[in-house]
Amino acid sequence: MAKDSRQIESGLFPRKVVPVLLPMPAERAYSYALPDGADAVPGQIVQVPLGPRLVAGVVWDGEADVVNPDKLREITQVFDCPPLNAPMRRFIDWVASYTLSSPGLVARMALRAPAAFDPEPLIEALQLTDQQPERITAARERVLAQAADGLAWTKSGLAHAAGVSASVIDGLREQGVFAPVMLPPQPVVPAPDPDYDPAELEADQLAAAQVLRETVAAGGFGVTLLDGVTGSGKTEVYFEAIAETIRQGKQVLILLPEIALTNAFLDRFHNRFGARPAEWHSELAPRTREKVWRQVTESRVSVVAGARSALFLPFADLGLIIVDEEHDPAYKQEDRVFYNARDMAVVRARLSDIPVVLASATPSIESRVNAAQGRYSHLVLSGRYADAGLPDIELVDLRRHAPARGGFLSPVLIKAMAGTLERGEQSLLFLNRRGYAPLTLCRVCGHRFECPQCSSWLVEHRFRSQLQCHHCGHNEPTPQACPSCGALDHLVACGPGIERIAEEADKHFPDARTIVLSSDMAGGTRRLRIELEAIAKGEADIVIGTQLVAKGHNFPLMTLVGVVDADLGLSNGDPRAAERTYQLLSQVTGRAGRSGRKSHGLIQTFQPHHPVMQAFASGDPHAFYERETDERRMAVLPPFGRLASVIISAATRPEAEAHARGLRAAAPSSAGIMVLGPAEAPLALIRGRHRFRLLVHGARGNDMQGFVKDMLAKGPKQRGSVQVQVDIDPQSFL
DNA sequence: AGCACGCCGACT
DNA sequence: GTCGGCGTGCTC
Repeated sequence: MAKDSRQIESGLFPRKVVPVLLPMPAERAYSYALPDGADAVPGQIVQVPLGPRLVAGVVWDGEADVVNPDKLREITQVFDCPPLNAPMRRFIDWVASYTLSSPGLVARMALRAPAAFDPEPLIEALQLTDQQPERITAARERVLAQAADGLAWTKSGLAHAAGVSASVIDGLREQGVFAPVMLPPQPVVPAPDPDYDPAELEADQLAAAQVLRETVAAGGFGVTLLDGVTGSGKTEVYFEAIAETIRQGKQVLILLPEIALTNAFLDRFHNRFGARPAEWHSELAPRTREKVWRQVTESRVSVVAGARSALFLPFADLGLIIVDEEHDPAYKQEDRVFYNARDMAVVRARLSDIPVVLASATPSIESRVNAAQGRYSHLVLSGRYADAGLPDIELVDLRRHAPARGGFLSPVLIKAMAGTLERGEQSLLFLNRRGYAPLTLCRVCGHRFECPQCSSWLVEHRFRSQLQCHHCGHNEPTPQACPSCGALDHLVACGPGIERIAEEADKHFPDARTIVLSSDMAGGTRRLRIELEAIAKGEADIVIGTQLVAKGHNFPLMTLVGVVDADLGLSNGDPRAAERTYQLLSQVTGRAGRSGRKSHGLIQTFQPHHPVMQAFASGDPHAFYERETDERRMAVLPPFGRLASVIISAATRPEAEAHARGLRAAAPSSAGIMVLGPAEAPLALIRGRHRFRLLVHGARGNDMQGFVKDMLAKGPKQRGSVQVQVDIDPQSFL
């Protein structure tokens, strides 16, 4: 290898210098010297001094920057750990450039297991020798019988199995009856068996599974959208793709929205493969986390089920990625590195040249567009599994079937609940709003309770006697008197929350057993799990819940779902409002009908002619999605000559919204102004190659700062925000 | 990201 | 008089 002439000229001992990516937001890798005799290939994980501390970094590709030799410091340790492979390194660079963050911060997500870079210590075990014990006792007899198989046992394992104390084993070991042997550490999970217990698939499942098996067998990159209504058996279908990948000896990553990563899913996997997948999510105990990370890099774990962060695990030999519930907003990360794990999963699959499956009962607009345009293959499962039928959907026009004064449940819904109760079946009332009432005002002076910190309404929580801000978490006790005019007992609650719906249901059905479920429920997730089990066993007649009940949980006895206010969320300015509403209605009504009994969904709405309501009631979302897609294109990409403005907000949403309002006022013709979070960038770019104006807003104090600095040099500056022309082509990797 | 340095408000 | 807030800058 050629010696660095500058270093020779400067009289320094010539050392090999390598670029090292550090877990911080620097634009480039730093240069470090390799100690004599050490070597490190790209991807190698090393320990280096950085300022006053030691950090772990990754040796990166390319030439190291030439730096002042006085500054150059030496790598302190080359970890005995498999290097990140080339596809992983390209993935890190790609994600950094696409998300406008730095490769170091992205690499940091891949290195989130501090103590995993050293090999797992071997475990000391004991094996029987030819040596006989000096004296035989009953306890020793049992130990010898237990260990007679000749296998190595851990001390505690053997003591436990033989029913003796550890000191018995120690004694035998002293006499040389046992010899210590070092064993590799236990795998975090046993190996899954692809042929353990294959499900019996129905015709269209079978066909879809066959296509997926062939896709896996053929290998190479490809995206498949697996699209099937709730209960159509998507999981069983993609399990077959997983089985095929395991047979090939490759690893599988299953991405799930955090909420779906439940024991129910893990058990289902266990039933099919005879072992659980390794889990990866934020709640993992540090020790387990390190074991999983390490064993993933060593290919000792073959299937990982995880939340979005699992996408950055350094798999040694990844063969398939599944993204379940691909439409779920939980895939978006909106701090530090902004990304949508669903999109980045497609990129990772592309760079690793492997298949990826996106599964959902209600696919996102952009995935539908990609499927319709032939970039993704499309597998549709149309029927519900076994004898489970989808509920009959009926729209309840609230203008014609008005609830009683002060109430929110229409007579139609109340009647349906009464019938359900009589048949001994369960009802679910869904309202996506916590607390008792979203707004409280004084009837005397009109004072409205606002949050002192963020000026949104304070939500009354009557059960806790509190007024809470659902944006910033501020809370205060509910006062007796109006703080503005001092009038006593004239505060009035406006609008419904689930607590108020529970009150109303109690009034109508005082003898029914009612359970209220929301994310802020006292008792936390443990209590929640207990309540969910109780519901499944039929220990409740009426369940009243927020978004939380829409996902994942199965209520086998549920035959009626009432959506209290289906319009909620349709008018909040979110470009995904209609799409989200459709998905939510679909998920929540899908809770009913699992038992095979006839079931119903009653959707209360003031806008029965809204396209979402029509599409949902007709059971044919196709036209609706077509229209949504077109509207979205129009909004984001107006005809040539009218430049679209997309504000990719790196600051708070209200700030970005305010800025957008200002822009609209200044230029009414630019109808295309909309505010999207950075993780939504692909949505803005559905059509592929487009040049548009990107307003990076409020970039102060966050990761876009460097980006903005760069762009400032090139683009014009405009009133407090930075306006730049950029090309982002999300399809260029496909 | 962490950590140091540095300059202005309320308190042991 | 100090302790401590977070703004700014630096790390091969």
